[in-house]
Amino acid sequence: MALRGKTKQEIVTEFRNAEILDAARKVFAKNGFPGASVEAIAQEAGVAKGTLYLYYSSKTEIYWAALKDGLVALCQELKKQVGAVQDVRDKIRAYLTTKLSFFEHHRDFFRIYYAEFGNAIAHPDEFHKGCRELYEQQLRILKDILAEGAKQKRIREMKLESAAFAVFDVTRGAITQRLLGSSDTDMQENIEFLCEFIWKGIARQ
Amino acid sequence: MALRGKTKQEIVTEFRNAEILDAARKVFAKNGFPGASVEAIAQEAGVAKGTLYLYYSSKTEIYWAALKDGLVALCQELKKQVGAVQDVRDKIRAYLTTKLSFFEHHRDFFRIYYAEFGNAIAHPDEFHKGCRELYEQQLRILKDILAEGAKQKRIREMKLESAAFAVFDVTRGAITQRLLGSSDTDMQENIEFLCEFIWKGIARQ
Amino acid sequence: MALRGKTKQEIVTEFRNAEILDAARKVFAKNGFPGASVEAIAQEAGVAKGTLYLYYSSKTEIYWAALKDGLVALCQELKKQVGAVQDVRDKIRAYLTTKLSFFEHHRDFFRIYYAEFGNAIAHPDEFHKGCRELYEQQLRILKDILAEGAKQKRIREMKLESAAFAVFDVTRGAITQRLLGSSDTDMQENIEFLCEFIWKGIARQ
Amino acid sequence: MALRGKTKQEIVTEFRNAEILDAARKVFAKNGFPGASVEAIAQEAGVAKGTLYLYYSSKTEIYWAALKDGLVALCQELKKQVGAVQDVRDKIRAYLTTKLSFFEHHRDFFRIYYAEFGNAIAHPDEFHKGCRELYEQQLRILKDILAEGAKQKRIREMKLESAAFAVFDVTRGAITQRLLGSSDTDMQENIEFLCEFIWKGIARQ
DNA sequence: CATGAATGAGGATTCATTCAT
DNA sequence: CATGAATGAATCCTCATTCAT
Repeated sequence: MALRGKTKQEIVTEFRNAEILDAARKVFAKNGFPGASVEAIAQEAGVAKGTLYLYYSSKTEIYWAALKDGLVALCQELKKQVGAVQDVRDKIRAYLTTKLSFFEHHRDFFRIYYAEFGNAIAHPDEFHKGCRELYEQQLRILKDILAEGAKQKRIREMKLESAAFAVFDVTRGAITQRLLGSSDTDMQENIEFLCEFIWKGIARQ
Repeated sequence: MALRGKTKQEIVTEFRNAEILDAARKVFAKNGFPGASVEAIAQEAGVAKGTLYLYYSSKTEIYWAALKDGLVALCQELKKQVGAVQDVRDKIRAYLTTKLSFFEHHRDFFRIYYAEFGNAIAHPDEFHKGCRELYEQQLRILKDILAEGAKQKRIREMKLESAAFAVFDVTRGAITQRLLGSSDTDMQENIEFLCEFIWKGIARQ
Repeated sequence: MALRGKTKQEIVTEFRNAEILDAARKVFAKNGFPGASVEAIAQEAGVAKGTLYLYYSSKTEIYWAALKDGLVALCQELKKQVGAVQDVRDKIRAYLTTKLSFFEHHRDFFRIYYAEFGNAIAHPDEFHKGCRELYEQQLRILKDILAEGAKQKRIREMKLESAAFAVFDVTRGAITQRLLGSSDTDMQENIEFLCEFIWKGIARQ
Repeated sequence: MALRGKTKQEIVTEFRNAEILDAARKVFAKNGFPGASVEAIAQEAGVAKGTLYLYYSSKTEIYWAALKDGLVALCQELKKQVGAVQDVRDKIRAYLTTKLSFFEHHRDFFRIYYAEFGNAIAHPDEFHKGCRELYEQQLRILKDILAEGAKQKRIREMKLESAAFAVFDVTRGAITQRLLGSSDTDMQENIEFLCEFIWKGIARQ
């Protein structure tokens, strides 16, 4: 029933699209944007090279689509999980848990997600519109949490923006270390430490 | 006098070498590794393409040399500045100040430094020996500071490693934001916030 | 009544066929054979790409069909107009007038017609059978006119074939210049000059 | 002595350049612009593909250079031969002789020379500057001859431009037929007929 | 040591053609 | 009959690397 309105064609198309983006993330993650050959993506996706160009008009476009697609999923999950709890500190924990576990399951995606920030430094303008917006959505989620904490007088006076950045950063760093294998710590323990660290860093008193 | 023992040849060679690495950093930073052409590096360095191959055997080798060279300078500066003060909290501040200001003056280098961590996730093995070591040196500096703080009972019980990572991360994140222009905050203010955040995060009580 | 014997199917087919050839001429004329995409022809003809292959088995075949179709129309018109007058000189004028005005109205066709002669030089063998024949029909029309003139002793002794070529050539050249815009002369005037030039060139005394 | 001022390098370069243009003409002639692969040109020229790009920045540029190079040679030869005789009629004969024999020896070049006029009809704007100018130089040579004839009262009143075009056209047509093998006439005889045809067509009385 | 002309492998993209629907 | 999604061969161009001068 749910598919009412979608032709068989559309379903196939949508499915193939997802396959392509998955393949793209895998290949881009392994070799970086320039090292990734369209041929490799096609093979990974199980379609012919030409087919990719029916869905996206260039390698670059595939890249952004793969990135954006992942970011959208991440943001949705973040909003959902953070919204599911009430307490400010719990929200922070939810944020951490969601991100660490999301990337634990989407390592490929993390690679390109991360690399893109590197590129963003060199070419801020190319930092694709949709991406910048999704990046800022993540910061907004954090700022909203912090603003609530400030309203409740549970966190001290500070530049909320700087604090949001700091939380964002330790989270990203923690994921990096996990994926790099530098940290073999159990994830729960890892999250607890980060929560404590962050909370002490921002709490009133 | 300092040159005693170096032939004129060696001096020229050394000088040219530095020029090449500078040029390499500039070009790699602007275009990334694959976007950087050997031709462009040669031009920037003011030598012919073939000449580069007298100093380095491949583009890749130039890249690692440029990266390592910068990392060495950073580590030296970090050790010097952190070693120049006694108090643990001052050491943390020195660490932050040194890094933020080092990269403020070597933006090109930051670009490749940062990007390399992105790649490191995908290819931990390629993470060049010398580089991994220098990366760990930075962490060691932090761990030593924290260990001293723990010994003085000024910071609470915690996994020092995780804490070191966290400090490392907020620092890197702060630099990123500064270079991305997201943070137009005055550097002093920025540093003070980070110090406070970190210290509260780790301090006893 | 004229349609007696043709099924509705056949009529539709024929009509579609004409549409395809028209579209083909337009597209081939604009971009040349290789620059013309089958997709573009299909779009111009208002059918799907696959449909073209129900009518013709390849892009090349469409090309020859479009060319031959135009040539047939030209030859018919030439025969009709040249046959409509009696005097040799009038026949030459009719030939000129018909050709100049035919291509004035079928510029697209002239482009491929012209280009084909260029290719014919390189690949005389490919110069498609039907096309060579139609090309020779045009020369035959001229030779017949000249033979008649010779019989009437109105034109001097000469190799009729060479003369026919010469008339053919100045005609083609004149059309080219008109379409290139090099000659903004009024067509009547243009025709009169050519008639005079040709006639003097071949007339007895 | 004539080479004084040219380094060995320059000589090699010049020679290679000529080889490339020769190869280009051969390949473009055989397959047309789009059918000609850069690979084929390189092979014909006996150099690597990449080398072509050291001399010309694109396939298109090679094409124009090959065309222009040939046109320059033709124009030079025309000026020389036409200038070598005094009588107006002799000049016309010299024009014909030079062109027919030039293209008899440079069939490859004729192919692309001819084809280009075909394209010029469709894309007058692309008709490369240098080419249009050289094309007009040829017409100018003819117009100058005719103007002189008019001054001497040896040719009748007429639009010199139209006459020049006509001469240009019959010449081109004659070459085409020769190369197509349609005319197996001896060249001298061919030239004599054309001379006669043209002269009668334009002469006074 | 220094040069830069030459090389040729490699990759993104296009498009004629097929075929399942 | 008609469609248009899928295919993959074909092609232009780039650029790391070599080597004769």
